Amino acid sequence: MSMVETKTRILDAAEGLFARQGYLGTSLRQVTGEAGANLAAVHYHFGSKETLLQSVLERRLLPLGAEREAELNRLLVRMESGEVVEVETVLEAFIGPTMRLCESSARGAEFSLLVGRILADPGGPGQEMFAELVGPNIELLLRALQAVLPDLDSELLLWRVHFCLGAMSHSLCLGHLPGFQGLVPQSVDTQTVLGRLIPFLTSGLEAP
Amino acid sequence: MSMVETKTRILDAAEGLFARQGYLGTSLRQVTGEAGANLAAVHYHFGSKETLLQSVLERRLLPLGAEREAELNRLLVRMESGEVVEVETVLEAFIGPTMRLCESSARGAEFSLLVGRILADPGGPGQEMFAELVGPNIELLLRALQAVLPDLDSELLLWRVHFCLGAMSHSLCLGHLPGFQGLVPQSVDTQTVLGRLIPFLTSGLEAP
DNA sequence: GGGCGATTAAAACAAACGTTTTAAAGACAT
DNA sequence: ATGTCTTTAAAACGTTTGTTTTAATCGCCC
Repeated sequence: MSMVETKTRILDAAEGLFARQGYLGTSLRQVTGEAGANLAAVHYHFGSKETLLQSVLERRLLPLGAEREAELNRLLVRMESGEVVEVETVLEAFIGPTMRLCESSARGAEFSLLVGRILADPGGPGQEMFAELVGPNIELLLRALQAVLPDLDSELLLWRVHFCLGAMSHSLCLGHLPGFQGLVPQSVDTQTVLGRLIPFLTSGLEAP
Repeated sequence: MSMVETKTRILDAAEGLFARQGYLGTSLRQVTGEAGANLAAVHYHFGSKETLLQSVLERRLLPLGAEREAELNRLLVRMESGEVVEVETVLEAFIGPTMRLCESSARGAEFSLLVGRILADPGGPGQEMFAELVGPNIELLLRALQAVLPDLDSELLLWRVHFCLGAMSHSLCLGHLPGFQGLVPQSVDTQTVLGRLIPFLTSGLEAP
């Protein structure tokens, strides 16, 4: 029996393969091959391919979401007691946990690619799961930003938050875009991404 | 024989299905079913599924790319003769053709969803095709923006252009994100998108 | 009408897929 | 050692897939 449990090995393999190849582009035989597990083990531990995807997403997004929620709630509390909070502080609270995940391991960075895939796959198996897991975070972000930018129309704010999500999601995929040879920045470590993304988004959100 | 050629019917069907379900999520039998054509007709006219995707992309991106090139080149000429051009004018030259495509038909709008999918699918069959077709446009955009923002570090500009691409791509998918009930803006007509996206991106690009 | 190339139709092929079935092995407690 | 539950293994199942094969139909020209 390996040090790492079969279940975890399957999750790790699935996460990586779903991220690199997409959900439909990944067969369970590929997952089990990489995990050194048996096909029936997937069904024993997870029941179905789709439930495996759910588990892959929850494993990352539940703790990430909790972290974001905690950070954003702290900011809301501070604002309620009269403290002035900057847009970029709110953005960091939302984006920071994702960046730290990317930084913590290559696997974490790969997960962001899976998120990008899911965002671009309406009607696909991951999107409703994702919306359910991340929706509350987005709502909290909207509330926090609205508090910081009280004069900004709420519909426009919603639009701008989506622009932010798009920019963020795409930038986290940049390290994985070999098709864009020569049109991809050299350095794609997460600190660099954050250092460039936040000012861009801050200015965008504060635009007249 | 129908008014519309078999080949075109297949292209139309494939475009819509690839956009709505993804390349891998769409079988050729689905395509032929919607096109009212026979399976062998796909191979007769296109050779393979992957070549069909290539044709779907070229059908839209070649004219779109030519239009963008013409508009961006006109701007470059004007700048070379000393005229002052704004960031937002350059952005409109790049984004405008896409928006007009979306506006021209529901099918055009759906195509943008296919683009979003491709951007999020590194290593997938569409991305290299896309990069080849759109890469030159992006290079031209970079040149035009660099001319307008001469003090902006070129690496940072490249990053910001990618943020723009991400924001644009995601926003064009918004009409297709049923999973985000309640977190999607009500009105998603292209004029609205453009009216909100351009100021956001302009400010982001001009950020300190 | 016949000939020829273009185009479509339908069946077949080989492989791949997620799920199911059956049984064996492993782990733990008595 | 035995019993029981958990976990893994391997084969099988039924369906789907892109591609190929064979033949018929269509369209055009002489």
